[in-house]
Amino acid sequence: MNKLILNFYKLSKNLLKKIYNKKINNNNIKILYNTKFNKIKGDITIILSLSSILEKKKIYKNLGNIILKKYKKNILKYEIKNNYLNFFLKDNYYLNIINFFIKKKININNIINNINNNKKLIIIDFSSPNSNKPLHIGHLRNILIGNTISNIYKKLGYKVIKSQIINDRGIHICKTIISWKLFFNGITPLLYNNIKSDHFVGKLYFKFEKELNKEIKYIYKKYKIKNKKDAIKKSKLLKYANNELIKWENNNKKCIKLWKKINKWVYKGFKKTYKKLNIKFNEILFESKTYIIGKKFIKKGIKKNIFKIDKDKSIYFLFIKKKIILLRKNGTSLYITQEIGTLLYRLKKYKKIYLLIYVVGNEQIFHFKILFKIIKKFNNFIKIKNIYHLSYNTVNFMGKKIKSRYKNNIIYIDDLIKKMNKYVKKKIKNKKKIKKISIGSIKYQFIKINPNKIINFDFKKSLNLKGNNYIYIQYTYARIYSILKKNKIKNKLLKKKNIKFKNNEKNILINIIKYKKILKKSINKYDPSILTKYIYILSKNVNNFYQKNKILNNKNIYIKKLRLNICKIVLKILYNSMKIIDIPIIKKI
RNA sequence: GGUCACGUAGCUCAGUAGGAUAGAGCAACUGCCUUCUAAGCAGUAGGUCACAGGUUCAAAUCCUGUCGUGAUCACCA
Repeated sequence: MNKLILNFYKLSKNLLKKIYNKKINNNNIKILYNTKFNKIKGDITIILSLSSILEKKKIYKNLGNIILKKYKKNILKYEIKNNYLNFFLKDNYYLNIINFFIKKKININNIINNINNNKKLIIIDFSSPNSNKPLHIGHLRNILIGNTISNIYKKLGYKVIKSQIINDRGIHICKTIISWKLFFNGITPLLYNNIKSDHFVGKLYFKFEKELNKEIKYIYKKYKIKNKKDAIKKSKLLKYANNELIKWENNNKKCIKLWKKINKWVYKGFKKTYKKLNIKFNEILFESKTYIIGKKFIKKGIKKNIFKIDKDKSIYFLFIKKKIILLRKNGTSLYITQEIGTLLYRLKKYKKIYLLIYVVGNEQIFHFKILFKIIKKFNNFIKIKNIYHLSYNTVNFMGKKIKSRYKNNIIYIDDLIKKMNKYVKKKIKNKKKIKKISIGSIKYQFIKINPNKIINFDFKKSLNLKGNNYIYIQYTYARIYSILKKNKIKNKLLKKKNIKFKNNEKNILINIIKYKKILKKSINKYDPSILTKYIYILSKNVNNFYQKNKILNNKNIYIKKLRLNICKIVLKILYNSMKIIDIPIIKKI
């Protein structure tokens, strides 16, 4: 359908070539659809970037004539206003848009039709939780961005692996183990008020942090130390945890057994939360397995003199004159060790990866810079061209940053869902749909914001369901669905008749042909909010159209058919988009 | 201090990969259900696009500088 626009480009290019006798970029030509149909702008505008205005007017006239001659069927006239060449389309053009969709059986997959991509493998690494506490709203943003981007790639025909790596090893887990031993020995989630098992583990972890803080305050007093780093060195609790880590890496049986027990509790909880969100992964990796690959690799790096051994026997990588520690002096590994290991594991498993995306918060930009730098150093060995860190900004709570690692002021996803359910229950009559509406609303609210922006999470505001929100999209869907249910139509081409399209119909049709472009833009910019903004605008167009026009009750059978077809196309696009964002689709609301 | 984001209406955010008179939602006010779902539609009011330069036919958008907010700068993951 964008053929017309493409041909406009070609014709403009050819003309400019003739005149200037040199190569012309697409940048010099801009072609726009106008969605506000005012009498000056027309339907399609061509803008040429040429310095001389006098010259431009001549060229516009020339180009206008050429295009008008060639597309008499579609174009009524052209006008030159200021710097713009405006074309006024015949209604026939809009009818063609509908017929184009009917020809493709109003099947969105036929319209997107991207066979070229089907051998390109995209791996999207998202969520990546630590196994020491439940998933919180920071994870939620991560998960929703990752999942939506994955689904768009899928829709565009790529092979997609949704991958999750669970950070199930490291000092944080050992802190949890110690906490259980010291403060909760013998207690299970069941014995602890039958609390959701991952929440129980979260309690263990934060108990450790609380006790550690107490101890450090005590150390300040006792040894008259002011520096936190020095105080930490004297902490007995941390010593315990560190010893536990060494035990763990040495495969100590007792330690591993307890570790497995606690992890099991966490995974059981994760599973339930993912189920509520309807998130499924194609692959789950565990840091406890991949870190060994990383460790081995680091030894290779020492041989190649890319990594170096420090005086205290820790191993580091020099990055902007800074020593980046890869292995501690006691030989235990770090986050980056695991990251390298996981990458190597994936390369071995999949062989040809077209693009690897890490969805990880923006606080880790530095970390990924290092990782990518290391990969570049090993370009003979690590063969991956496209690797990208999709970073997103923080989720603040009531104006404050959530420091999830240190303080117990996190909003867990489970609790958010509970609160939303309660709120929706008050507002909505149909009680069967509460869960769907509340999940849909939560998801939509997180996705609709550009990943680079901070989300200021506030229950009062977030629970508001008016405006650009899930319910609005859902309501639009249900409205059209009910019409089409009452009058089903076949995919039959519409005959040409002298019918004037209304602006609200034109608006929908112009937006409809942008759909593929929107999907592509969303992944090119790694921004799922582009898609939500699109379906919001489309929904607005549709509601306006619905309220101002008679569809089923129209006496003119031809117009009735035409409008029903518009409804059908919109319904399919909304359906597809909602599936991509993965918000529930309710036929009746 | 270095690096990276962000700064648009009272609030929350858009701004179509530089284009015409700056766009929505919330909150406020005014209309519209005898008519296909009013969880909707239409309208009023609200703006020095942080500030200052530069690039050009054209800048909220690109470049430079300043200010403000946040993140980060390693033996936490």
